[in-house]
Amino acid sequence: MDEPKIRNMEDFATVSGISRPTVSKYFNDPQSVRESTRQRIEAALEKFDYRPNMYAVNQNRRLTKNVGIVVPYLADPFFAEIARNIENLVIETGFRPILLSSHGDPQQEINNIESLRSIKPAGVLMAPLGRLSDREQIRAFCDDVPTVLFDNSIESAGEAFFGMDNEQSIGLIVDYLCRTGEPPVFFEMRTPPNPNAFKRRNAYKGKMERLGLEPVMLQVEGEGWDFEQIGFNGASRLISEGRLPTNTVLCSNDRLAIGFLSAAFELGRKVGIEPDCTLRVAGHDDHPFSRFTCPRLTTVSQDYTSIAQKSVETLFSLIDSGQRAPSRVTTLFDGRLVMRGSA
Amino acid sequence: MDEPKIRNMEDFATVSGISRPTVSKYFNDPQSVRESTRQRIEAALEKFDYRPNMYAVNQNRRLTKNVGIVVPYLADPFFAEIARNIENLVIETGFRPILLSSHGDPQQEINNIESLRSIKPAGVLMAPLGRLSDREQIRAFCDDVPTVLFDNSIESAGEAFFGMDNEQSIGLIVDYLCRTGEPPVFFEMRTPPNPNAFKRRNAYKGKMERLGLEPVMLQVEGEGWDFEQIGFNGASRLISEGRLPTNTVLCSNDRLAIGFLSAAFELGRKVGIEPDCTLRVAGHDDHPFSRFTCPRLTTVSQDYTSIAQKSVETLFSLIDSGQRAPSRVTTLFDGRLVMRGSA
DNA sequence: ATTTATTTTTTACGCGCGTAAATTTTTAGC
DNA sequence: GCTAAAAATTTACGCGCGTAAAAAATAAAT
Repeated sequence: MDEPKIRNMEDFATVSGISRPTVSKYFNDPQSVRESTRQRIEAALEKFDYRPNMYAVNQNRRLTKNVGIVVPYLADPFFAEIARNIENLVIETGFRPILLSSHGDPQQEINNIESLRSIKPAGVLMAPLGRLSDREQIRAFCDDVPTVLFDNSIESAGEAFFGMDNEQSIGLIVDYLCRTGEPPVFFEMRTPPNPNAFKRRNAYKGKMERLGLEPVMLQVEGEGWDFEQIGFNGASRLISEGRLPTNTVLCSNDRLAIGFLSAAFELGRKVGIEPDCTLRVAGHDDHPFSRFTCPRLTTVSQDYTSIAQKSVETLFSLIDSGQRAPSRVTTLFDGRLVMRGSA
Repeated sequence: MDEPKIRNMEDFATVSGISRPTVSKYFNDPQSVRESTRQRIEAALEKFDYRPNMYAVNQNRRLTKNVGIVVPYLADPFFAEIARNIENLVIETGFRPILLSSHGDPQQEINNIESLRSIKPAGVLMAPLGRLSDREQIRAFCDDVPTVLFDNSIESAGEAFFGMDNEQSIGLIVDYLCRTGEPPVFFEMRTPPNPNAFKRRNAYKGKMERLGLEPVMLQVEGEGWDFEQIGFNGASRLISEGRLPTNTVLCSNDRLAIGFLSAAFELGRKVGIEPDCTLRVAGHDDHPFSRFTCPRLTTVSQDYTSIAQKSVETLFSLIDSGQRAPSRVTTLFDGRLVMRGSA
């Protein structure tokens, strides 16, 4: 097509008729050059399709235009959704998102932050694994790179934390369940990987006590992130052995509830609020699939749009200011009751 | 801790007592230096925690140690799972995976491959969006970068393609359904985003005709990747309007089936193979959630472990050889019947 | 101990770009 | 048309590393 092969910015500057420093200026901020100059560059850009070598560009920059996003488990649609939201917001701002999943593995999480270090990101948005996280390593990382945590917090790590208010949300659904039927028992993993689970456990306990009711925990065995299976196994045993003390079950999260509902169905227990039902099941999170369970799952929705939005906003205000946050702010969003058929 | 601040390889070479070129050699391949030298470097590495500036390293390399992974929709647990598999395999090989999702958007897909270009990856593993993909752009990209396609193919693009044999898998489940009850109707989107859907449609049609049966398509409206919702809406209408011509439904994929089952449950239609059931529903893919539907979904499993493995193997044999594939090979894996309660 | 093969060191250059300083050109204001 | 301000150009240096070539040091083998 076009005669000269463009190998670098020098070549491109020549064919566009502009000096290299000005072209460099253009690529760093197109608005920083005169209108007429911009047009000439962009005209050349159409003809020759040159793009700066990103490695050379970033070599001398203390910070790049990269933003890291770390989630604990990407195969969980909840995190996939929130990652998608965050990714788009980061792109809108003109930065390049680098999405990393820890796959539920603490070692992977360390690898991910190591990997991010070498990328020299302008900032990082991170949802830590939680219980299994190497807190010290994460704190050290947060000291070096402006980091906003979300979903679950690590004490005194990161510039800010955005999550949901488990006290509020659990209170909300416990209230609802008590108001409309028997008080709920709490169905959860005995050793959950996610610290939010502990907060919810305590929130349930506190709320029940405040209501003058006795909290009952049903703690099932299981490790890892295969929550549906763990919920299914646990519920199968509880139901078939008749060890359910009430007809109302509040699950620590929707994925456990999905397993629970599946087990209940298998065992012929009719779940729901219809007169012929013998069991009520509620979840927590408003997981993308919770509207397609049988029956459809009553739950508390996490406001992940707000979590994503606020996390990104906060990170970029830090990046723009070039400073660190004067103090670590924790922001908790309220859950919203989502009434469907299961409770 | 340690006095001298290590700013670059020069500094590190000094403190480790080795010359910079040798240190450079070590980082490119630790096995390429003498045992005693390696130990001295690694001893220094423990003390001083230096890592090469990846931007400087890659600046002059024609190819980096990066491998791109592009999936059409990461919020779909099926792709999340296959991405997870591929990521791990890539890491094992000592390369750095760069995971990108097109979020169901053709423009994003283009952005992703543009983004990959500037990273100069050694190779790319890509599952194209399919119907909406800009085939020309993808072909152009595949010409420049060694690329292996998976999940769905784009004619004459990429060095190889790995996917599943829809003819075989649909044949398998149609056979099963016909053998055990009424022949199935085919439930699908009228305009699916994924070309595999067309292959399955044709496979169903062909198989039914070969069995001397009349194929019946139930095509529901809907755009995008919100398959469960689309399946739910479509099934709700079909069931409530009594437009289901048989009692057996084969869904084009599991996510549609999940929506279908949810709708059937809502409308009080009992699904399964028990005597009191009035509907059988089967899916396709063995989606991670299909074992927790109510009833549990009978389906055909995609062998995504093999797809991931073979795709990665093929890409790395290309990368290692430094050559392009002599001819484009298409490999299709058989599906396996997964009998559960729904059909 | 000598020869030979292997590895390391020394020296030096280049990659593609950011960026600073001084100079020249263009634009805007009157 | 003149002046001041804004923008572009010229020139030059540095970043952190890869890598080539020649010299020196080390290891292995006789």
